[in-house]
Amino acid sequence: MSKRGSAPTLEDVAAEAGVSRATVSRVVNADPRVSESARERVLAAIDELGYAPNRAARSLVTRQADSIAVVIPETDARVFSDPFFAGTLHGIATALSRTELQMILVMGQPDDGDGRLSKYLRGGHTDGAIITSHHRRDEFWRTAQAAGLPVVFLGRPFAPVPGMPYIDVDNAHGAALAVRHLLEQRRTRIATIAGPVDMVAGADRLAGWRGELRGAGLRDDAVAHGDFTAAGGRAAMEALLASHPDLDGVFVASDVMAVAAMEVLSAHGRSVPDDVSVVGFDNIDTAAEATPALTTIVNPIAAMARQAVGLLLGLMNGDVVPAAVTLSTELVVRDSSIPTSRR
Amino acid sequence: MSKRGSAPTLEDVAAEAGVSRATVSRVVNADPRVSESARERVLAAIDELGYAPNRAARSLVTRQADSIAVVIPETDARVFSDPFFAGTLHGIATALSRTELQMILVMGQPDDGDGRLSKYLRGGHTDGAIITSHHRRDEFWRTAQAAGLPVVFLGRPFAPVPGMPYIDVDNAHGAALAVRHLLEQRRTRIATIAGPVDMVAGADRLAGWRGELRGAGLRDDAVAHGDFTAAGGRAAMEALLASHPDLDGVFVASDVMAVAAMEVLSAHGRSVPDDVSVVGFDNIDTAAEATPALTTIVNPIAAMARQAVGLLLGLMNGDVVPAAVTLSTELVVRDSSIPTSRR
DNA sequence: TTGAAAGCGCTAACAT
DNA sequence: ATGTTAGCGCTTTCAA
Repeated sequence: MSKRGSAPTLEDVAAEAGVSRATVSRVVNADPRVSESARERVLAAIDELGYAPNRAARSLVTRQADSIAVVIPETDARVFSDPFFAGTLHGIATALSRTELQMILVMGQPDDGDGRLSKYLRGGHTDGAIITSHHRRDEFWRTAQAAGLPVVFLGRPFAPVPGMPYIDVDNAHGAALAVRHLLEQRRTRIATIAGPVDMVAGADRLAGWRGELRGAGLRDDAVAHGDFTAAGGRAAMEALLASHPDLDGVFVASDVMAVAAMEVLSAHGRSVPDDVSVVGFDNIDTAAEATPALTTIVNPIAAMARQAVGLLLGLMNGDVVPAAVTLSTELVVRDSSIPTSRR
Repeated sequence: MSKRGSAPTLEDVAAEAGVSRATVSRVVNADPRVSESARERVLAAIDELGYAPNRAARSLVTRQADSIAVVIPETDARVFSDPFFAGTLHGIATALSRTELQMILVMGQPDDGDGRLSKYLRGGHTDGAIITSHHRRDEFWRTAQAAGLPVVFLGRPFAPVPGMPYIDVDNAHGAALAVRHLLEQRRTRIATIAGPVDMVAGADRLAGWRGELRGAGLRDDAVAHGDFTAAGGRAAMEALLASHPDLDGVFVASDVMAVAAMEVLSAHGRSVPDDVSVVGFDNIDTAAEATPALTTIVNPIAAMARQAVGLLLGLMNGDVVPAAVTLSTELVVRDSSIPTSRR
């Protein structure tokens, strides 16, 4: 019988099984140094009492939180509406489900080392962190570093931090693939809706677009920036249409923005793909369902998430892990890029 | 100076400030019974040492986890792709951001009282729980009840549990509004794509549809069930078209399914809204952006989430809280329901 | 293989 | 106003 009201403790189990607390602890933690008979009695007692270890007490002594933080320095509104984050979180959650680790979502604006976020990272609530959607000015990784917290970047940081590996996708190459495809469609005035300049993915995709265009001897001045949201994509497309009305192809740095851009093009009487070929980036679910179906670059989000978890676990385990892992992209051709005359 | 390696503790701060641990604790917890001079010295020491309280130690003694669980008995794939959950989580996160509470997302298949989920609820990791997407067979609330954990249902449970309040939206009334609107468009063969029968929201919306149709003296046999996913909506629409080819109106129990259903209708050469009027439910962002724009019932998800957090906080605080809160719905008329001839 | 005992960092009586 | 002290439930030496 446990003390009335409160949850059963190790002590209760020990009493019920007629052994010491230490033995119960060993059974719970799968320590082999326990006799078969003792183990059986303890297991029976645990079952009988419905015992569940108190994590706080365990954490206090082991100095482990059994959880990792997923840091996303964006507003929760953004996180919960962007399919990119959905994919990332899904991937991480899936990879984590094989472990005993809890995933703790930490959103919100980054700070200068002393806000909520940094406080949290310092509080010892987690055993590691995956930092994603990293912006140039974000520096809370310093907090993590100072606290000795294992960290993995999901998406290459601006300046790699020694000891903090990153997983990235070959953004520049993906963008180049997109442009090459556009060139193959005989497009000669190719614009881009780039991502934010303060994010590596945005900068890399822009660089890839630029490199490929220059290589083909074409102008690379038709650039508008969006913030990876639909509204941002719409605004950027409007700006592009105003500044470069002769465009016949657009590489958009994210599918969310690309779908929005296609709507703007239609609204302006430009047929996609007959007047303008559009290629997105990410290959989110809605890309295939858009009208017209969106040609895009596959961003292996799930694989990245899995890799990130793998690296973090390695880091937490003291293993030697690679400083960087880069995944490749590929082109998926759908209707939005191929003029009907060329089918 | 703190002990080498480890994070500074209360003890370190106390030594640095020249006071006792208790005084530091009082400062940290904003206890007024501290002299101004002591407070200042402690604050300086905290700043100097970069002290952050160890949550595990605190939890151990206060028996509070400073976090609440958001239980969603669906696969993480589903949770992270359905805008309904996005809205819910966003609402909860927003409401929680005013507090010191952490939100812990607990997903995965429900169990019969002894799986991962129940273990977690019993482990004392949280001070309360919001259970959403409740299915008929889910019974882990029993675990919570046995553990004395405050629980709020986001969405009415099949059988209300005394002491566990619920927030719900008037689903039946919303469905009735939808049907009434369809009747006003002179639709006489009105079908429905209902939600899963094992979820209250599904059952209530079906009942609302049925009641209104019968009231109008129309047949209520054109029913297909979907699981609130796009794929489910597509399949249900196909089934409906096969079994009731004469339908001229459809009330779909969720926008995600409604958008999918409209695609199927188009693919079958049925014009929406000229041949068939469609009304959805939820009013997610994409409803307004669909082609045609989807007429739907506003589901006040954010308000529900806010209410749920409010009730849970009240419960955790020992306040007397209402056993149920029901929010009302309203109709938003867009293009999908009104034949062009009637504009 | 098992148990006794110390202690993780903190809060909360209780004493002063 | 401040300090002293006793645990919270667990893991982990150290002895036996």
